[in-house]
Amino acid sequence: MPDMSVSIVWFRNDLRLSDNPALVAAVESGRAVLPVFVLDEETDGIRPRGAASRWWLHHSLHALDESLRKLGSRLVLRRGPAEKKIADLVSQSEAQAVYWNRLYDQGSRDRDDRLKTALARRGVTVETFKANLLFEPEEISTQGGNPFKVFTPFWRACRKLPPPDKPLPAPKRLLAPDNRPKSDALTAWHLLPTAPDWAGGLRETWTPGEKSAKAALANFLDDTLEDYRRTHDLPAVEGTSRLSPHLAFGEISPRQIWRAATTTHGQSAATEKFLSEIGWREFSYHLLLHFGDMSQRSFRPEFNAFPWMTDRKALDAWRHGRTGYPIVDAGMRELWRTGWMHNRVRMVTASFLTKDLLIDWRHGERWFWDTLVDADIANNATNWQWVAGSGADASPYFRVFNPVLQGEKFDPEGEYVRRWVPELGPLPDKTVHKPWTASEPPSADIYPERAVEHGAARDRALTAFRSLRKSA
DNA sequence: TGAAATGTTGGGGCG
DNA sequence: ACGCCCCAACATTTC
Repeated sequence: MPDMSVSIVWFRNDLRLSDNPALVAAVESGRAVLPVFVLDEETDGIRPRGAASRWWLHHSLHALDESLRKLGSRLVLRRGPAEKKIADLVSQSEAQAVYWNRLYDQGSRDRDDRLKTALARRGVTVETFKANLLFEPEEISTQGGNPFKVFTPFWRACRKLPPPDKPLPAPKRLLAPDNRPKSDALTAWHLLPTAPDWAGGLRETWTPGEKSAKAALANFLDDTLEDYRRTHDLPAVEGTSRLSPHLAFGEISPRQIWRAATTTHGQSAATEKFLSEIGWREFSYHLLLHFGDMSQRSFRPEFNAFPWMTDRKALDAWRHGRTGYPIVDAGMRELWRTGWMHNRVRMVTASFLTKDLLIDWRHGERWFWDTLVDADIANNATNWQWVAGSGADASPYFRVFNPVLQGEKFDPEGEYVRRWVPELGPLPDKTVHKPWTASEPPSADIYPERAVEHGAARDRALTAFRSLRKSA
């Protein structure tokens, strides 16, 4: 029997020490604190992380462990079904309590409920906390008591609630248990790619971890937010916060972002615009919780009958940035290289896949899930369905992005497309978004011909989407 | 967080 | 001076 009683803090998508309610509760329990992370790739209904996310996870866990070490603690790593692994750790450490911050996907909720019940039966205290959302889905409903299906009224209702609480400070010190249960070695999880090591672009672009997340937020508020409304849509400019991977892993909380933005920039139009992007994230989780797995099933059932095309070659060209449309190819190559793509370009590439190529949005969703460092179960599905037109409050079916016009409008000098598609370099600005019209177009072995002609592809898409409306 | 087609307006060239 | 046409610019409708 250990001398000291123990509280377990189970870290999941909240890899931070500040504004972490579960961690604070463990500290305030007065017991020794055992921080745990479980790599759960086995529980049914829980989607395993993609390759880029695994890369990020490795580094984020490493950073979290380093921070814990400074507080006199260490992170315990276990791999396997979390229900079993947490229960084992409770036994091994004779813990009296387990604390965690809530997740919202159905698989995680089911698992957490089962675990909570099992632990309660053993007399172990379990407490769970709101940490990853500003407003939890059950806090928000329409007048009629139903979940919102449209963003604007949803966000208006959120804004009528009292503003989010002040973020919690990080603990100054953690009391370590007498006997720390043994931990897996992080490297033994093989989260990093080796053969081949394709993570070079990720390393050049990102520094995972809570400290880096805070620096990114501070930079954004100091240098970028002021001009957010002018530059957030320009992919050549660093006009967005680039906080998405930090937020996806919970290295920073939406509450910290909210608080920092409003205290430094007040209620300005720029703040409002930026916070509404956080609002879209909240809305995505609201939909996920109320309507189930949006990454597999179209929100609008009539889309089950949609005549998607099967075209391996076109899908492959899209994935690897060889569609012949510069803005699409630049985006897909930025994604492949850095694990991230500018939001404006995400919309353009997604529209191209679903409307120009008529390929099922699920293929796009899956590719983004695997390649994005910010892959988020709710955001990814909601936004894909928004573009495809199958979602709640979705873009109407006839809204088809023209990749040439989008390029000319948001990348007028072609800086972005030349950065990611260097073979377009010599083309003048006038034709860089439509190289096939240039006086000297690049030869097909330098830059591919267009996979489809947009005008015809648009007509084909409108016909296909109209057929859906008739049959519905 | 769209684009294209269609409609309207008004200035300027021209007989 | 005037009417006519053309067409760019802008507005509205449609997909």
